[in-house]
Amino acid sequence: MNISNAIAEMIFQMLEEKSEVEFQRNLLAQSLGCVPSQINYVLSSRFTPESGFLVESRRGGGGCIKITRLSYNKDSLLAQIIAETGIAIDEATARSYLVNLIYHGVLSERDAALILCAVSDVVLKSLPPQYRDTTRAAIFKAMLIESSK
Amino acid sequence: MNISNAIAEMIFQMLEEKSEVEFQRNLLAQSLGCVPSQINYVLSSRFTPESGFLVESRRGGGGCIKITRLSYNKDSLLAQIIAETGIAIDEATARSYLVNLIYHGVLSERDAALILCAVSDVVLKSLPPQYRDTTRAAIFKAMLIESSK
DNA sequence: TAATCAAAGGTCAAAGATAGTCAAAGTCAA
DNA sequence: TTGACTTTGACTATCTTTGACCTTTGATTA
Repeated sequence: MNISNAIAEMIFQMLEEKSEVEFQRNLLAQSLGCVPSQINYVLSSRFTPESGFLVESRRGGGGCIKITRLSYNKDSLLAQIIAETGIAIDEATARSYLVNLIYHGVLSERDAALILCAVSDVVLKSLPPQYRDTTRAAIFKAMLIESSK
Repeated sequence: MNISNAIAEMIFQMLEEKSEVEFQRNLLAQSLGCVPSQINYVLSSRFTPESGFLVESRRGGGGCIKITRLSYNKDSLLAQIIAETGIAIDEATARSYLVNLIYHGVLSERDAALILCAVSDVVLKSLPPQYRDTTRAAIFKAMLIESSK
């Protein structure tokens, strides 16, 4: 396993207990044996708004990073995601939304897996690039609507 | 015996014990004395959806290839339909396959509804005609495989 | 108070680590 | 001889790791 996954794992674990955690970037980096900026890489690649996290920070003496697991109203979350998807979406973003929907109990893992499967790059790679993200968005939205019926 | 068969053999053996194996492409290639891309050749020629396997991968540091042996039987209805779908399928045909699968208890109505939604003309109509049926086939097969997991 | 300093965290681009693609060349059996 | 299958490697795509340099903040000092 790579270090980034380990970092993410550790943060997820901290978030299991409380929906809000705070830590110092340098200390966490040191305890995990990586450079501090790798923490930022992990945050920006895995703790995005799309997956339901809010990341805040303070610099300077006593600075820290605070991560909050956002809670949503089930009904509005779906509507919000459909609205935000717009006419195009990439796989990574769709995947983040799905994880978020599972976490909030809006989608079962099975439904999410089926949806992910239909919007995955692997499946859409035969399309010319200019059609991929728009087709993905169309499928994604249609399936989300269907799944909420 | 040629190298490709040896590679396939090795992977089959790993899959005897568990229905899911993960390995690094470069390491496997090295241990078998072939170039890495030959692993891809073997995967695409022998571990296809039609023969009941699902292949996933991650690039970058800590990257790997994961192969899942699917639980459906080689001469099951699902396998037949996946094989018959080929590289293109129209909506009407996909729909009738789905009805058939529901009838035989292979798919739940819900799964079928989700699949139909992803392969419907309404969703794919924004694509130039020449891409519709091929994209539909790719999505259709992938979702059928996923639904049988 | 204003200037300075140290202690955080942030940004970004280069290098590293994997895997994927594709086309050319090789092999072999019908 | 031809066509299907195999082997190879150059090039590409994606994700991760690292480090140099930048910005912000609070405390201290002139």
